[in-house]
Amino acid sequence: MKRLPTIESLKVSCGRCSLKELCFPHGMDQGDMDELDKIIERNTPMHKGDYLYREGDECTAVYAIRSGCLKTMIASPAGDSQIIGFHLPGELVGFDGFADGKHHCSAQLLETTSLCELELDKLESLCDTVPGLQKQMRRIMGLEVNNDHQQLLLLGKMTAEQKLATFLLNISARMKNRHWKENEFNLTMPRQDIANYLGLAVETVSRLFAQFQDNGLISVDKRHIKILDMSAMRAMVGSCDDVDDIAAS
Amino acid sequence: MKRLPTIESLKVSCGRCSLKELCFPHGMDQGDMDELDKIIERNTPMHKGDYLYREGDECTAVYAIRSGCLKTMIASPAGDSQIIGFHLPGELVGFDGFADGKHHCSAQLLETTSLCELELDKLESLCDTVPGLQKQMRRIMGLEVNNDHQQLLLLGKMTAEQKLATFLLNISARMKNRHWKENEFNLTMPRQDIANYLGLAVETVSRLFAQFQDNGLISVDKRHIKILDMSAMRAMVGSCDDVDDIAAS
DNA sequence: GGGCAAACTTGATTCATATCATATAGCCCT
DNA sequence: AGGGCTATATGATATGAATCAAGTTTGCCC
Repeated sequence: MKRLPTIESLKVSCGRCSLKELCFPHGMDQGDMDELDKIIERNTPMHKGDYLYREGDECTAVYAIRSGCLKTMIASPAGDSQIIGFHLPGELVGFDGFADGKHHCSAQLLETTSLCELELDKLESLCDTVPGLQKQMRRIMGLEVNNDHQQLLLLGKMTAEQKLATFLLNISARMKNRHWKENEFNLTMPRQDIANYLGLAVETVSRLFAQFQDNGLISVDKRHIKILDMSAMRAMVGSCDDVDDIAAS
Repeated sequence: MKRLPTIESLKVSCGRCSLKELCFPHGMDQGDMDELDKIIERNTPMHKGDYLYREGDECTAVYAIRSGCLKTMIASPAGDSQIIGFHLPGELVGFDGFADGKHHCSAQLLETTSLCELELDKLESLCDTVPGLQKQMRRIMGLEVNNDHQQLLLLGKMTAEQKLATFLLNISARMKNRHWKENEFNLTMPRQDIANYLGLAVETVSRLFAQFQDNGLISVDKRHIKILDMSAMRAMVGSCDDVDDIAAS
């Protein structure tokens, strides 16, 4: 159901935003936040299926997610596409356009989503005047790089089981960061998207959900997931539990 | 034995370095280059097998490769590791430490390699004074992000054949950028590393090299590769631009 | 509220690639 | 030159996950 944003929600400043710790976690004081606040455009929500940008589009801004969820993906020469990531509130997207000013992936909304838009030219000049911001940007891009590396490991080395377990633990950790329940959440994406993201077939993902449930690891009701045995899940991925950061922490 | 660098090779400035177009391609004038030059430490070459840094090490610098080759990799909880990338002269490595000041992958040399070291604190203060540099950094990190995304596509969606073809075309393109022959080059890494990087078994890689040779796509002599049919190789990957099949050859 | 497409599940079968098992070729040491 | 590596190749077999093929459920639209 498409709820229109309240005037309240559009008015809230960065300094008051509950997501500020996620967007720009450290080293920004109130003054810095106020500066940042001035250049941010709070757009009205967009809808499920809409594209925030497409591969090849000129990159004019980066976007902070205030609510909702989106996926980023790239097209293969063969015609199909690979999902690169799912992005939750408090995360920034759009860095894929920094190399040459064109987006190299497409970003599509998985549900009604509201965004803060940071225009690149304004952001750049602000980086020149606010000392901490520049470092923040590097930090956030560094996080993205690290996340992508973890995903390379997943795709390159893990079994189907481990992939799904890792995926669920990852979502769980990000929920926890957002002060939501870490062992009960709704997946916003269809099975097909999960499969694509993990380099699996839909049928395999479907079977694995059933299997995990049979083994008492989770309970599944459509897209609503409860994690029942967190440590068994971690054990599945590998002994050392370094299911760390992942989210923009 | 350890060959000491010639005084000549250590003296060359960024402005004169043949790799400057690769390290910092656009938007840096001579003055900017001179500034950059001042903070760079040109280290004596390191040797095959040495680690430039390891996962968990404090990140104190980024490194530009002047000659040689290295690989970056991350360890999986299960104990094995995934190679993230191979890095050639003119490329910068070390961004994996930007998120939290610790390296999240290890960098190991594939052959004797010489490096320029850019200490982070110096680089950061230079970013504050040289306007173009900051944008350069974002550009280079954006490139890394895009490369990683391509690799996700490779691991997630491609067949073994397509993976190896993509790999060879990628190396070829990078050779071309460096003004080396694009259809004849030496691979610096063992088959095992190629396999790991592509998410395959060594035996599969070995078989594919044989197969590609049998089909007249390439000729292989140990690690020396000649690409004989570039367009057939491109067609294999599935590029829509195999229009030049007839023209080339 | 009824029709229909999309999302999801489940089972049977196939296939690409891993694994296992040798074999051969270089290459560094002494 | 000979021993003992490591890297590479190649054949035989096994298997995890894809594909193929129905079903079933869900939810949307008129």
